[in-house]
Amino acid sequence: MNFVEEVKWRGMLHDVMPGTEDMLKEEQVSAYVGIDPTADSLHIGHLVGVMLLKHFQRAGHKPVALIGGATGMIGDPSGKSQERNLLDLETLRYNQEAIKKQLSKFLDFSEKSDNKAVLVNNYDWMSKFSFLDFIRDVGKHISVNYMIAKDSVKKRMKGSEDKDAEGLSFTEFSYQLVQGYDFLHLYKEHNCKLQMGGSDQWGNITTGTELIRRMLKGKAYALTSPLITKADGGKFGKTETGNIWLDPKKTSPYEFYQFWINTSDEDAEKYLKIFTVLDKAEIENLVSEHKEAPHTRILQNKLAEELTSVVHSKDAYDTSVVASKMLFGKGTKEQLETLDDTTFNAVFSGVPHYEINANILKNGINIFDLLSEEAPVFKSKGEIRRLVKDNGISVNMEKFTNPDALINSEYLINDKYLVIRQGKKKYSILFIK
RNA sequence: GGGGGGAUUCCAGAGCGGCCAAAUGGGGCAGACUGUAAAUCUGUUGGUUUAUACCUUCGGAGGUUCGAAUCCUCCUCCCCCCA
Repeated sequence: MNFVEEVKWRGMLHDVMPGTEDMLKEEQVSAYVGIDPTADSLHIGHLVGVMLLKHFQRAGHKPVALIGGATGMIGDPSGKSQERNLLDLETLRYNQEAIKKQLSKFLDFSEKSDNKAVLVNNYDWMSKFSFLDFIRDVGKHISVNYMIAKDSVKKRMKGSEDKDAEGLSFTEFSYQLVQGYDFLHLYKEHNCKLQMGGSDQWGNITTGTELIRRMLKGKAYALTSPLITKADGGKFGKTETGNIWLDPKKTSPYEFYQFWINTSDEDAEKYLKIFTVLDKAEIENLVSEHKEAPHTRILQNKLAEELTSVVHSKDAYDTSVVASKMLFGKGTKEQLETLDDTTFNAVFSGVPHYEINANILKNGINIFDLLSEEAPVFKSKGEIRRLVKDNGISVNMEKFTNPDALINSEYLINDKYLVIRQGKKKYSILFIK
């Protein structure tokens, strides 16, 4: 498999240094992608880089995932990073392990593979480097003129066309040099000749190739991916509730599945190419099938299936499908009553829970008091009134249309809870205590 | 240093003594149509046990008035022009 070709047709190629393709044909090398260990989980924004490594490994080369323990402390001036917090070592190691576990779902780290994936942390070599040694051995080789010519730096300089530019600290300025040194280190230690990343990383990567050329007379390469966009201009990977994480504790498999199911038609094909390993013919097939019968949403279903299965499990995927059918098909009260615990949790884990006193249901309670005072699902009674009038509230999957009706114990599902739905997608659960 | 303009509900932006909880647009929410999409259309968008009612809101503090987002005084912040 030709790695560059592969990445190109998948729409994951923004820029590549001339000669990269030929170099990869000649020998088995390593390539790396940097990941900030700011949390103990990856989110789907990291997935492009991970998939680059995945295809790299599929092409017979060795992928290296670099945890930016050191660089993460400095803060990349590309984009509008703010001041970073220094991670303590314990957290850093913890995050590193958690991230490795997630990466292993995509990459093969097993010893027996002759191109096994490797995880490294630049903290391990940078922390021992003294300032004096660094500026003497590394800084000497790169001129300030070269460094300030980078877009990421130029944009931050006072007097640039960007009037909000606030200048940048020496710390941030030196970021590219530290990242450049990472590349040099991996070049020496792991025969790493290629660094990959988002298109905003181009400047930082080329500082690395430059450093390698000057210090080692070596030749190293760069390859970047376009930043993922959505057809409607929104930011990819974010929902109202925040990031979509790979960690099931942060984003439930059900929510994860739902995220992909909700992809728009315009984006689905693009995402299928980027985030799955399906080959070209297979994807083209799906696209034409989808065009035949758009309402079946083959692309979205496939996307959700592939991603949920890889990141979570086949079981988690199956459960999510059942849960979705239940919530978005014509779910009924009877179906709710027959939900088993696993499915129940899958469906409602990401949903707000409220506790209410069992007594208040004994004599029945009107919906306004119940949903604003007993369980603050809504912020005012007026809002509830409006929604009821507009047919916007369902109790236990049944439209609640009569504002005078009282809710009593008979409404409880399995004597334990009530399911409140606002509109089509927003659920709340009221448990009795 | 001198002169001028402005601060309005989530945002933009009307209103310039009572008919203002405040036009209009955007956004949000809901409904219809659908494919848990897009587009479109409709309703709704401060609070209060259902309201031709009351309460809280128009940068802050006072004042004038039967009555102020609207007039006056002081303060705070923003913008523009001249030096």
